[in-house]
Amino acid sequence: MNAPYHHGDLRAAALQMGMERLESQEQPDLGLRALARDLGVSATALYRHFPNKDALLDALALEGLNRLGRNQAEAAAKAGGGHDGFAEVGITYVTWAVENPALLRLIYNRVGQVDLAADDPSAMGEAFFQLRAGIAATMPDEMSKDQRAAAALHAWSLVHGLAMLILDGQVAYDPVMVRKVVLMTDFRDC
Amino acid sequence: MNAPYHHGDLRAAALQMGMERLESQEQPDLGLRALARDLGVSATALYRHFPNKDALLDALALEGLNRLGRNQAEAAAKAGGGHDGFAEVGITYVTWAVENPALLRLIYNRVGQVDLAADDPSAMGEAFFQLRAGIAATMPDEMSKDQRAAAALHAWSLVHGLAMLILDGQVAYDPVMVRKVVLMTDFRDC
DNA sequence: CGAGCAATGATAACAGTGTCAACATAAGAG
DNA sequence: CTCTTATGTTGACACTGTTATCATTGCTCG
Repeated sequence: MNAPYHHGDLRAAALQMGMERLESQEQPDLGLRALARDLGVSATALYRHFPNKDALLDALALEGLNRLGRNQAEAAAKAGGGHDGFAEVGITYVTWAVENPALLRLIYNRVGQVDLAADDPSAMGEAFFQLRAGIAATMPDEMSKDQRAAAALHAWSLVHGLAMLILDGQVAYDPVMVRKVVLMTDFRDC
Repeated sequence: MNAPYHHGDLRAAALQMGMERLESQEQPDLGLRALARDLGVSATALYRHFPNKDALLDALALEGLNRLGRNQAEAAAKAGGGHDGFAEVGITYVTWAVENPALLRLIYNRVGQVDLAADDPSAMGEAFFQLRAGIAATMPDEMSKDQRAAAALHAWSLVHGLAMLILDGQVAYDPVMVRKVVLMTDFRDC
């Protein structure tokens, strides 16, 4: 009884276990066999729920992207628009990245491999669209559409780059420094 | 005679071949065995020149970092300081990243793994220091030391983040857009 | 010049991986 | 109750990085 032939819901268990792994790791190195071992299941059993390893990673990346998106949307709602609003949202992004390094890496690694046109755009594409929207929401209203797009890209690049530099060990994580760096962007005169 | 037992200079050949691979690839996936095969040499021969695969990758990353550093120093010298100077240096960074995606990824992947204190700081540490200096050189002179550091980090984050977003397929590479985004940073009022 | 040693190479093997084919078992539908 | 389908296992294949052992070359020194 302690090891029934059928697991019940292996797919969900695999995703959860994989998520726990990613949360307690620095690098997004997930081994299919190792994961199966931890689940007390044979390696090939996972192939009944995912066509291959990449699909499993994609599913995890999607879940991570949803979490990140919710985190950003929440921060954007709490902090209003404007200069300070953007700072809060940006700091939230960096903080989340520091707290979920493997997951953030996995997200960007995976989404680059996916052919967004071929794959269903409602998956990663939509989630990323929401992330972008969350960032764009803090942009000044008086901007033109093009300016808003450029400003949003600027903002995204800034916080993403800072996060990556921290994750890659290039700069030590220091909340005060993060705030200072993020606040240096002023969109008023663009 | 066409395959002497001793290669002559395998270490250099391996690095050159690896470099060519990285230049014609998108992802920095280098296989030790595959590389040896292309060199017409047995896999374990490489272990006479590198203690392990990571050391080989570190050597390649170091070479890439030197190239990037030279590229940045050159751009910094050509373009003077100030606002426009920074824009040129930043655009150079992004352009180089787009032209050497695997190499840039390798650089940041590897440098994060290295214990900078234990390893000789004259290797990667120094090269990265020069890169940072190249960026900092375009910062306004009238800033305080702390402000300059923050501004340099801001600049580095911005261009690195933009480069990564492009490499990860999140935003299409468009030189005009890059210039616009980079120019949005104005350090005058900090 | 020749002997010996160090540098550099090759082979065989081990543990690990992702993946496939074939087989086994459980669950659910008729 | 039977039969189909979903799910899990075993065994195998082709990879990978790495090590231990053996082979060959080149250099140094007597």
